[in-house]
Amino acid sequence: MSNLRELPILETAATAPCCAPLAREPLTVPDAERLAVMFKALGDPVRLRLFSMVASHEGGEACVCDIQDVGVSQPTVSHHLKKLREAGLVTSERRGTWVFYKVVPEVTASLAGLLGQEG
Amino acid sequence: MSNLRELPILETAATAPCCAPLAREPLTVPDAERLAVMFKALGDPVRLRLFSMVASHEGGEACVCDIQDVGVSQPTVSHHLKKLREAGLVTSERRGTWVFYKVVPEVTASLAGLLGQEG
DNA sequence: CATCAATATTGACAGCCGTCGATTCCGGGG
DNA sequence: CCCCGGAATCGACGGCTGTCAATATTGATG
Repeated sequence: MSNLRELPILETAATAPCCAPLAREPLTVPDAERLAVMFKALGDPVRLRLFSMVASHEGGEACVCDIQDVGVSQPTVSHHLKKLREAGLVTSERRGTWVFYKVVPEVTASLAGLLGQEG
Repeated sequence: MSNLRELPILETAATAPCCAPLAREPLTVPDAERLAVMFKALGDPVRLRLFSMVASHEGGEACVCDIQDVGVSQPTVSHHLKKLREAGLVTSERRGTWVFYKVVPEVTASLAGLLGQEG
């Protein structure tokens, strides 16, 4: 029932930042598949806004009720947050009536390093 | 006919790196829409591999013939490269029979800064 | 000009995806 | 125990998207 925990992507990607910068060597097929899931998760305007709202919120964490006003219905917001969670970009935690989402800094930093200014 | 030049996204995003780091403040709707196009472009495994192959190629530039072997048909490769171009992530240039793609470093660096290690 | 090699475009099609309304699940109070 | 509010799930639907085969375009070369 309560599958608040998700996929192995997080374990793999978070623990091992995954890959060398894109400018250094081509991605392997498996790496490309795992990373594409994350980029795809950020590839929707609403989801990107939700992610930025969580990331910029006090302590890098926000209650759903704080970020719900993005112009789509409540089920859609929930759907998008689930996608972000499945991609390993955020985690969720229930506290009483509310559910709080927070960013996974290692993963986003890893993505940044992938694109980042090379040497 | 020859619309090798594309959308204003590049002009806007490349010239002005766009936004503060995601962890600092929420994206505006227009910013989110423009950025989502780029993330979406990287959100396909084949496209991500193509991008990494271009980025890691000698001089950050590659002939289509050099990166064509990604397991999909030639038209599909062409289609994906067009998407990357439309997203402002790469530019293309014809030299004789061949077409060369190169990354737009300012844009990718801008994306990296967006996700980057915050203060 | 005819032909060939390298890319791009077109048209078609199946599957995915964002969206919603309705419903369900989960905790907290009366 | 019942009800209420916050959030997730379900089912449906239209539009987008990745893919291919076929064809067109473009430039080099004989």
